[in-house]
Amino acid sequence: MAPALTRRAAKERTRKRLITAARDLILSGHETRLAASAVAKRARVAGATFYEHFRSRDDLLKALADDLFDELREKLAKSRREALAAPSNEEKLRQEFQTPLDVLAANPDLFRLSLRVRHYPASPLGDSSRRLSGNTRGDVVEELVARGYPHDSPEERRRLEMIADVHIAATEVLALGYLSGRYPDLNEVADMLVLVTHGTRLARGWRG
Amino acid sequence: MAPALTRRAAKERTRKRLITAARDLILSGHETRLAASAVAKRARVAGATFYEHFRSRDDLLKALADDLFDELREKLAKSRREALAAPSNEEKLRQEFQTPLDVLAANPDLFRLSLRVRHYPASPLGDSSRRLSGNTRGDVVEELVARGYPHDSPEERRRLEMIADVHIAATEVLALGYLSGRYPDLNEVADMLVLVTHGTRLARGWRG
DNA sequence: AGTTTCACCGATAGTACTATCGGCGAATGG
DNA sequence: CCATTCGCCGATAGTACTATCGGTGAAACT
Repeated sequence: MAPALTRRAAKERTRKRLITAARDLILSGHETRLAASAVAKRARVAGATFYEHFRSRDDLLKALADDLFDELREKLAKSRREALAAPSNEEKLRQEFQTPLDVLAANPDLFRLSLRVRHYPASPLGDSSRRLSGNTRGDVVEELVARGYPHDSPEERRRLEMIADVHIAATEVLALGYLSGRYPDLNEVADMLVLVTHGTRLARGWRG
Repeated sequence: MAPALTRRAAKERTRKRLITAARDLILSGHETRLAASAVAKRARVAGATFYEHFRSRDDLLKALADDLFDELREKLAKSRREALAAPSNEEKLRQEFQTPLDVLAANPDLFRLSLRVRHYPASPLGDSSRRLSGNTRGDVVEELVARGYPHDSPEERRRLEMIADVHIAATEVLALGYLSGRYPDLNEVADMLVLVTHGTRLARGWRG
């Protein structure tokens, strides 16, 4: 008789169960350490089974971190592509803030996790979150270049990074304020972010 | 014969040794958990002695967190008072960014710690760091009010908080970029932050 | 059918840490 | 000078977790 599940499929299924369990635990925000035993328990497998799928706790964390932050980066990138579809330039600028804001607001657990682990030293989660930050900065710099900001000299490129950092930090802090209930209106938040660009774009005139 | 050290003084000295040891460990950035046993070891006292001075690990963390972040807040507040001494209004604005930047740059370990623990859930360090953030926001809002920003309606006060959040987040992210070597010139950073205010101050004209 | 493979499991050795207990000896106080 | 207090300590019970080992039964292979 044919088996209900091939070994390969069953193992894949268990692995997914473990990753999903880990994901749920870490996104809940209560777990700081994410113990292998807790993951196994939640996935309803024995502790030893965990080590059939991952060499160590850190091995799972690495897989999980890539999983989570690649997902967030993909969502943010998609939202930016959508923003480019806006008709006018002014509207495009606004959408370039509005759509990432929507993504962060729609994924509060993931967003909060990325903030929480960003400064973890020597942790797969920290590494992955910092990689996401670096990538995002690069993406925003590209937007600035597309909007006509000068990027020929190293000084100019450094300034673009500064501007991108400011825009991202402002977006994140206001998104967090929205999630915590302090700023109830995302449109107002987007308006504020557009104003920030009215300041930072004055740096286009700098010499040096 | 008179003792070399009274009991009271000796105990106080041991307590300070423990706090200093904890401080060194947590500021080094390598310790995530700050084990009571590690603190005792570094202070060169027995593990049991730790509990003569603190009821639990969290009790020490609480004392330590207040200690550390009160210190940082005091330094930031002092720097802002100095900034107010600048002659012209334009210079004053710049100094209100320059002096906090100097403080963060001069205390990289403390600054990095405050970022690292800011989003820790249910931890004395996290609580204290968030309290520092809230206080700083309030301080910056006061500066904005002093600079003539409207603050009569709840909407206006909410906008002041948004602006303060943006200014603080921008300051922090660029200070971090300075510390990581990405932005080598603190003056350039301060110039960028002044530009940010040229954007955010446009919100003074908002109605609602 | 008989043999091999392997996904899973229970049990457990090993590690790290928290917090407590009983006792020692020096400071304290009559 | 004697009794008491208390700051410190070594030892250790208790807890939580990591990772491994040998065994079991069903799938895979021949």
